[in-house]
Amino acid sequence: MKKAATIRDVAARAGVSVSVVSRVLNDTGPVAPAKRAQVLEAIEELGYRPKAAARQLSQERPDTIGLLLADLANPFFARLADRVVAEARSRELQVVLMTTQEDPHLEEQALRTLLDRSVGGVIGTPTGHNVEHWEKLAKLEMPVVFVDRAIEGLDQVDVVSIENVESAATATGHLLDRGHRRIGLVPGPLDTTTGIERVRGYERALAERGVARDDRLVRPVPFRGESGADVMAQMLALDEPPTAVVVANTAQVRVVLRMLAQGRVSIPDDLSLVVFDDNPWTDLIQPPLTAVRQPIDMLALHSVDLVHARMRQKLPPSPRRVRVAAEFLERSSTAEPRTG
Amino acid sequence: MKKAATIRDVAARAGVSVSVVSRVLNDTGPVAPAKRAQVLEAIEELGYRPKAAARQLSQERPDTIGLLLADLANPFFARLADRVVAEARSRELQVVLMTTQEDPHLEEQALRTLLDRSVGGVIGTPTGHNVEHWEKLAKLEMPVVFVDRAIEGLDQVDVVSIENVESAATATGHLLDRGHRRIGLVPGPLDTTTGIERVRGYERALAERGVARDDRLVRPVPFRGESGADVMAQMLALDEPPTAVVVANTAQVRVVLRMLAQGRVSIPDDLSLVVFDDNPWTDLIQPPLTAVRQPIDMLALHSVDLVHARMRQKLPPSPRRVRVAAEFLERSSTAEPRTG
DNA sequence: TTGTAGGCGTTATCAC
DNA sequence: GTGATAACGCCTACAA
Repeated sequence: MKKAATIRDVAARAGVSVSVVSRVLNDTGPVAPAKRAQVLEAIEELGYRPKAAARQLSQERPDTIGLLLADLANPFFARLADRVVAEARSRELQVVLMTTQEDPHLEEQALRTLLDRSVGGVIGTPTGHNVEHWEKLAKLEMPVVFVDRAIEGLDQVDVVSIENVESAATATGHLLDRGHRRIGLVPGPLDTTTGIERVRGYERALAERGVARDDRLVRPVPFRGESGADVMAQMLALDEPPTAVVVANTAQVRVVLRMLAQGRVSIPDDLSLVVFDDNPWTDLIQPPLTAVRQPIDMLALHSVDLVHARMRQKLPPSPRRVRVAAEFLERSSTAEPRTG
Repeated sequence: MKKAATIRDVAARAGVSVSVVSRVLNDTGPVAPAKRAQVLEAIEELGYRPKAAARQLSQERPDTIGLLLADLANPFFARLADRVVAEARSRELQVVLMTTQEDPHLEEQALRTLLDRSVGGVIGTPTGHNVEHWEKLAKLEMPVVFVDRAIEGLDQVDVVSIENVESAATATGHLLDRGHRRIGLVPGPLDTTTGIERVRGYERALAERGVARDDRLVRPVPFRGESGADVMAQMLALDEPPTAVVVANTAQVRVVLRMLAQGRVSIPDDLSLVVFDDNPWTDLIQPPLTAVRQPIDMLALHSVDLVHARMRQKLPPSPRRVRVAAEFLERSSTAEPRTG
């Protein structure tokens, strides 16, 4: 009951050669029905399972993808992982999971590991650093798909994300249409396309309505830490504080909410709020939050589709950019600004 | 720029034999300082990375663990995954992630895959079914660690969990001490030790205070679906409805809250509430919830420690049961029962 | 201290 | 249809 059976054991048991066994296993050539039956039986009796490592060694690409996410404590990435795993399974792909914790150093470590070709492709949310390492991966002909965010200027990889510009414009426009003129924006860091594009959408909405942009109201903050609270406090302390804020950094939503609660800022009376990403609890709190919902299953579906296709070289080499629409959910955290 | 360098390329480049390269790589034998330097240089220049599959094939155990969780959409498991990945990295272990979605069939599929020995050990939250498959894994000498929950009667595997009996007793006792006498309990399914033990703790607390148990107030529900809402409704519709409820099924907390909100049940005025697991949003809602906080990092730490030690056969064969204490957090969802 | 050679478990290529 | 046999890339006796 110690060492597992090998293909040779099966062959011996079934009275055939290893090639026959291999053929019934992979359906890769003709086998006499009778022998096939014997082989199948032997496999069953021995509880034989082909060893993944051996298969990889002789074959082409591993049937495994690397999933390099920022941080599973963020429900957005957690749900993304959940869907990626599900999509991968339906394609008989394994998923090895790694996290960067938004730390470039950890990301580098992970990328280095990925270089050992234990995976046939990678889906990741880059920190925005380590550009050379990502490039090296791509150069090695390792399929790479960025999901949710990308690195500006790194063009040889596929990207799957929501329509960030559109979504931010919609969110901002919603507030403008309700009469807000001073609108704060708290995006993620600008190392990453997500932050950049959401700022762009915000600016577009302002421009379309002829509202001037005030630099003090656009405050990018890192994903990690609590600085979302600080910048909120700073904005609210301005001579002319914003009457509405778009929190376009999913990792900072909780921090911001907590700060507002502590500061006894009433929503939407004192401040209207739109947040990016619709968490499972977004409708449990008071008031339920107006949110941009990212279609996580679509993001997962396209990401896995892309790596999978590339792993089987089913795609022309030119990089793909898939953008899916996000949904704007109006709930109760936005209202007209208080007059006076 | 196509095919990656092999150990032989490095050897050639450095003017040494493969064994020397292997030795500097794994620090498994003596190497002349001069040659070592040449090898290192060659590795650098060629961007050489040993291929994981080949290494596994010749060596014994893969440096990879399987993590088979219920469902990453549940923040508890998501955070658990996050910590497991972190602990694994610090031990240079890879993590392949799979989910059961609480579906025995998916679990079986995953277990079957695990049988291909692509992993050296498994950490999992079993659905409660597929006992034979889990046993088969263990028989194959694959280290298996159940985390959070276990299967009663399956004794050859390690288990890491919180003190479920204690925690449930504390939660129930807290309510009893505040004067509640009719206390509802909504545990998970009884296929799993988590459900069983929490019921036991609940009963113990009642017994200690000489309060009779009412079967109608103990309503196990599956992790999936929305039945938590139904049983809540049923309990509240009793002639003598409970004045307090312990939701000991992390997956049903949200469902229950939503139902109570819709039913305009005021907490804690109409009903006191204690929930299992302290989610990141537990203190954002109104009122902040009294909760049993599971020390997720400890669960992760011990789980990874155990598989890792077993993979290196550092442990006597007898199964380990690690239980860590959970923390009871009193917040504002519990009060004395309304008199009259 | 170093190099040679055999083995790990599959798949794939060919003769038969 | 079938069965040897050579890869695949690395590790590790064992010999030098």
